[in-house]
Amino acid sequence: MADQSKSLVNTVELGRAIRRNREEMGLSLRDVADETGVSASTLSRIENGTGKPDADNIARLTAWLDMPVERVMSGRKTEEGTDNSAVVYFPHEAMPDIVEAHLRADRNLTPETAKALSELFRVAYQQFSAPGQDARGRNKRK
Amino acid sequence: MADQSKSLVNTVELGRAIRRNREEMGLSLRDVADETGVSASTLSRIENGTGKPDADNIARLTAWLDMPVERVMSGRKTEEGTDNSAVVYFPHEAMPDIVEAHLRADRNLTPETAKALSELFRVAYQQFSAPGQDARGRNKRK
DNA sequence: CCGCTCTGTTTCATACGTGAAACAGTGTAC
DNA sequence: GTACACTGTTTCACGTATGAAACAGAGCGG
Repeated sequence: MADQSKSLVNTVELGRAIRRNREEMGLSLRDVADETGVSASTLSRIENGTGKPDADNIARLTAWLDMPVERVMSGRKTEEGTDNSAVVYFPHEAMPDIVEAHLRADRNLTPETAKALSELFRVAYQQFSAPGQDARGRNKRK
Repeated sequence: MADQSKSLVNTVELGRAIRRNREEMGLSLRDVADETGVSASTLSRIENGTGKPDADNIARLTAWLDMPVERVMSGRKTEEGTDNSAVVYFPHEAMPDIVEAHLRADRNLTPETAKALSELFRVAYQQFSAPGQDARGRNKRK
C-alpha cells in the first residue's frame, strides 16, 4: 500500500511561488484571481499553505506561473541528487538575466532577496566579466 | 479572466490509461488500490470518468502509470515566451551549483573569475536563502 | 443446489476545498 | 476628523471527492 497519508502536493512551494510572483508583478490577490479564475480567498489560503488546492486550481496556477506541474505534484520519484538536466548552456552575455530568472523562480527567497541577489550578481558579473577582451561589441540587452 | 468553467483535468484520458494499464497487467481494482493507495471505489469512478479526482490521487495514479502529469493536467504548455528557453526549473537547493556550472561555461570569464563569482554567489545565496521557513508538517493522521 | 471467492459498481456519511461575502487593517483624499 | 478605496484574511453554506462497506454478478468446487 503506497503511503496513503503523505500529501503528494507541495502546497508550501506552490504558495510561495505564487506570492513571490504576484508581489513581483505588484498585483493584488484579486488581480491574480481575475487573471487565473481562482478566487481571492482560495488564493490567500494557498499562499499561506492552508489546505490543499484541487487539481483545477493547481493547473490554473502552475499555468499562470509558467511552471511545470511536476514541480508541485511530486508523485514521481525525481532521481534526487544533482539533477543536471536542469543545467543548460546559454548565450554568454545573458548570464545576469539567466541568474535573475533563476533567482526569481527560487521560492526559498523572498522577492526582495531575489532582487537584491540578482542585483549583486549583475554588478559583480559585469565588474569581472571580460576585463580585457570585451572589444566585441555584443553586450547585455536592454 | 481565465475560463473558470472549463475543467483543466483530462479525466477521460486518465481513466482510460489506468484501465488499459491495469488490464494489461491483469490486476484487479483492489490490486491497484493497494499499490497506489487510491481506494477501489475511487478507482472505479476514475476509470469510468465520473467526477474529478483530487490532486493527490492524480499524482498517485500518474506516478503509477509513469506518465507525466502534464498529460492529464493541461493548464498550458510551455511554448512561447521571453526566451526562457535557457531558464529551467531546478532542484531547489542546487541553485549555487547551477550558477557555478553556468559560470564555468561562460567563456568570457577566466576560470579564476568564474570560481570567485560562484563562491561569492554561494555565500550570498546561503546567507539569504530560506530565512525561517521549514516544511510545516501537515499530516494529522497516520 | 449451496457456499465461497473473486470481480466491478454503487450507496452512504464524512471531510474538505470552494467562492461570495463579511471582516479587519491601511492608506489616501477631502 | 470621516469617507472612500484598496489590501489580505476569515466566515459561511454548499458542492463534491473520498473510502468503507454494501451490493450485484460471475466463475468454480463441492
